[in-house]
Amino acid sequence: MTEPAPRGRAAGRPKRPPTIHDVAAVAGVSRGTVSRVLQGGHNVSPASQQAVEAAIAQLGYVVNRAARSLVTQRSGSVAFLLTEPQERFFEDPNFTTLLRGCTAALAEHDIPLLLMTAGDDAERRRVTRYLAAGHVDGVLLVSSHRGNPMIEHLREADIPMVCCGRPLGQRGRVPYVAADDREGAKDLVRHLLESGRTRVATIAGPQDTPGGVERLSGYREVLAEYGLPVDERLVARGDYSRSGGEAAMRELLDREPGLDAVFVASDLMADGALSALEHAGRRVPEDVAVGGFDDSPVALTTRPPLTTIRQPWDRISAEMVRLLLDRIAGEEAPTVILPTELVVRRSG
Amino acid sequence: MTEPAPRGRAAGRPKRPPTIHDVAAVAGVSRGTVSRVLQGGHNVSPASQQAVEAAIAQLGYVVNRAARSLVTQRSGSVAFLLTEPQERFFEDPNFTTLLRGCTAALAEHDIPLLLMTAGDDAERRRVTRYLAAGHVDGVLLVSSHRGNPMIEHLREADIPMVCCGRPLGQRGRVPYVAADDREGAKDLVRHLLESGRTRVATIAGPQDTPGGVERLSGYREVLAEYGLPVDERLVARGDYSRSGGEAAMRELLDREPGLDAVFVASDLMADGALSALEHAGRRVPEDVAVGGFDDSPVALTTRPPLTTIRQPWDRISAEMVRLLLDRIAGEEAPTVILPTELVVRRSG
DNA sequence: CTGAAAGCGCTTACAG
DNA sequence: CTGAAAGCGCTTACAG
Repeated sequence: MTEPAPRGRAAGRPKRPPTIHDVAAVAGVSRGTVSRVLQGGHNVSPASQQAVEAAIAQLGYVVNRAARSLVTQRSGSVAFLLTEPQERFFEDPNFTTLLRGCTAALAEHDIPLLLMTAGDDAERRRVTRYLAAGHVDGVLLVSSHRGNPMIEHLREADIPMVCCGRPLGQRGRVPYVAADDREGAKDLVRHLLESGRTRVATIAGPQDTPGGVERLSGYREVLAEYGLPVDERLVARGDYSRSGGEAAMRELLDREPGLDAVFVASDLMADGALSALEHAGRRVPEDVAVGGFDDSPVALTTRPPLTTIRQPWDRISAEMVRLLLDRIAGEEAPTVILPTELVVRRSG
Repeated sequence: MTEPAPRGRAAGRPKRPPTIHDVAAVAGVSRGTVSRVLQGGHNVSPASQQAVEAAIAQLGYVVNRAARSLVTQRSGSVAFLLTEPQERFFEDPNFTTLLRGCTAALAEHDIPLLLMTAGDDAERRRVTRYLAAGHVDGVLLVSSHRGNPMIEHLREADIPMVCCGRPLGQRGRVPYVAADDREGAKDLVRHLLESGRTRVATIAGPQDTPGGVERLSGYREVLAEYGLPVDERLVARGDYSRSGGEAAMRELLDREPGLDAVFVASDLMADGALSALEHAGRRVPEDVAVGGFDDSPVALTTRPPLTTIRQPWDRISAEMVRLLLDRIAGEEAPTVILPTELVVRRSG
């Protein structure tokens, strides 16, 4: 810096930031050369490269993205699209983690994240129109319910996308990143059986979500693995909410008072199940062992703390971003299934 | 629609969306006239207006924002800037509500929200550079700690901003929207006193946050109002976390075993306080009445459920967006303090 | 009320 | 390796 740059627009009229033209003048080259340096410095002599870099630093030049977008036909931004109804997002801390992870991973590439929601038909139309107009280069889609219509809309508009969790009820293939729900469930149920439990029940999640489906199927696989019959009276369903878990637990105790363990498909539901067990006078883990899923913050504050399955949210967000950028670059993106981790605490 | 538009880029080469040029051709007017219609239809004959609107509908035209930005020198987008460390955001469901509310309020104006985080110095530099380059028209700033450096950076760059919560330790005036923390605290403490409690303690929040400061000062005001001396042994401090609340409650019981009520500056801390009270063998509310603040989801799941103060998060986000858009339009924005609401449950 | 034209700040063949 | 020039899709005085 040769002189301190004047700050702000205190003088009254807005001060325009320096352009590629100013940089070219200071560096003593053409604007084309400046642009080439910006693009990575191919076909630029070391001397020009240095001069341009010095001028950029001196002027505090930052590229004008609107101008760049206009010619490249790329927006340089990505949307994080939420298609869940408000309450679900609200209750689930995982989404927050995911959102932050994606923001951070994109920031490393200097790509801003646009947060968009599409909870009802009107929103879906508006968002589809916006996205189809090319205002973003790709979409990170959070949806966990069967037959999400946004997926089809995005596909029709030919917008690169990556989903979080396996999309259910879609015709074509959609790249996605997910935790290994089935193996996670298997690990937990195995843990319950290995610790001596013999009547292991389960509270499954909604069967129009991949977690609901996969975790239940993991439960069944392990029982088969151990040569145990699957008793449908030991299978209840909840809606991932605390109260849903409580109701399901009551139902299970009603149907099968002799159960000595329960695998619950989410920590929140497990928290509800603990309430039901307490009201029924069962001690945890002495009388009934309880296992959850998610390793969400609530797992630490229940009494006793929950044995559960940790989902690798940090890696999920990083992989989603990686896949999406690959898709945007025109590559085929694979499906990525990330391993989970059993976390043993006092509940089972 | 006269004929079905071909969907997607299945043909191999990307299909460019229609431009203002196409609309002008179909409508039989000049591009200038199309643009005028887009700007609100001033100085346009009804006939031209209709022709253009029909052409827009027929072609499915959507404005190219990059091109518009380039000439207007406006980005048409707004940043939601988070300066809290990860854990805090993670623990606080209010932020999620706020984020959704802002997204929705901006969507009504067709303004996308960019989510940005600035947790450390490196991030702050990057974000400041990005924002100073004019990539957004304004900033919604979430910060609740004294002396947040981003505020000064944004002011230097002369970027319109509105804060959530009163910024502490800033030199100049910054427009902000906040809940009426002090009045909320007063309502709750009054409720405790009116129900017959005589030794009312408090667990305050961090004193480098506006909520920490205001809620404590509300507590003190009410005691004075009732002619009660403020006994500093009845004042403890926590860090808004559950464990912090638990520790503070233990401390209070230690110092003043005869207390019969406690106003806790957040529901999360109140949850911790309930644990400490239970361990100490005190019944709630029989022996000790407990009041929280926030009316967060946890307030419903504690035992007993928490009497607390509801913050108007929906209105906070709507007001923040309104103020910011006013600021962007060049108007002076006021400070807005929104009323809270006492929610009486079983804890006190 | 309307059209022709300049210009916003970049990127990218093209010619050298 | 480099510069001159076209062009991305819009908005906005300007002249009529």
